[in-house]
Amino acid sequence: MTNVIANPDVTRYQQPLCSCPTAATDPALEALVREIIGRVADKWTMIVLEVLAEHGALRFSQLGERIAGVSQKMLTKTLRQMEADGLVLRTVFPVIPPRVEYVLTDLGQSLGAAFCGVWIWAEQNRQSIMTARAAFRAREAAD
Amino acid sequence: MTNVIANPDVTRYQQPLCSCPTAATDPALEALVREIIGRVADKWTMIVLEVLAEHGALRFSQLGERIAGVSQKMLTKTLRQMEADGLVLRTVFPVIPPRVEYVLTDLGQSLGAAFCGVWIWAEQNRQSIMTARAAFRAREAAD
DNA sequence: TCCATCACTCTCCTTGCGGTCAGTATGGCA
DNA sequence: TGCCATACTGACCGCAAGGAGAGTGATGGA
Repeated sequence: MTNVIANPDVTRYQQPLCSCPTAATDPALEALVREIIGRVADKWTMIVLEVLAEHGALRFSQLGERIAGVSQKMLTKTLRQMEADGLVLRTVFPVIPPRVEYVLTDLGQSLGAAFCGVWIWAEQNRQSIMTARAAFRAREAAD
Repeated sequence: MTNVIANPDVTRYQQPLCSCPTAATDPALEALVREIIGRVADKWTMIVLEVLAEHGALRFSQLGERIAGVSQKMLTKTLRQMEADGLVLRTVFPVIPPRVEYVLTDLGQSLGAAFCGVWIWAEQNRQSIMTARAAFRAREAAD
């Protein structure tokens, strides 16, 4: 790690990022939050969350139909991950051909609701971001 | 795309994910939200957001000191990205050796605040997730 | 007998992320 | 005459994410 800037003995986490008082005080929680955000933010988890919130219980293939572009591999992986985190409930009906249903748990629903704030932010600041991007492109084009 | 499940002519986005009324109605907005969440959720952006929210204006090397494990390359890249999106303001002082300062813009600050809800969710549901993970591991260990 | 169904699972294989390290420009200082 | 500091940039390289496509297993229906 020669190029990595050495991390001195800093006293961090003094002021929280936002108004949530305890969020930034505990490094372990911070790691969890980052992990969860990273997980939820991935390409498919959020879409699954959305589709399930919208439709209620869905089978594997129904989810696949409603999520454009997922490969079966990624859909399986995403759902397993969400199941492991307690975000979805997976119900296997022992019939042939197999039938598996997925529903959001309360935890999954509440996560969707929590991301609401970010949706609203994005919606409200959409124009600002577009403008900033255009300005940045203009600046770098002008070297 | 043989393995990808075909996306039929579904009428989607009828019910929003949460209480935000217009969030899920516009595919373009949805893409933007996903992009932004994905961007913020990446390994470094959120930490930069946090550190800058905490310390105010910081120089490149000061940021590097306060963010354990960043390579210069990734710090540069992250900051450029955030600058392009209008989240940070980059000020170059034409002195030698060079001096560059980074501050959060209002947009950057508000994004941090928006993610507050997710932090709170994570904090509140930390135990549920831990429990769910343990239960899942137990289930799959029992095959 | 053969095929379709469903929900995976497995094996490639490519792409891109991110880390390491080396280089660059410029002027003050020893 | 070197050397150092600062904020990068660029080449190289390894690894892991993720897509393509095929295989699987049990059974009901033609």
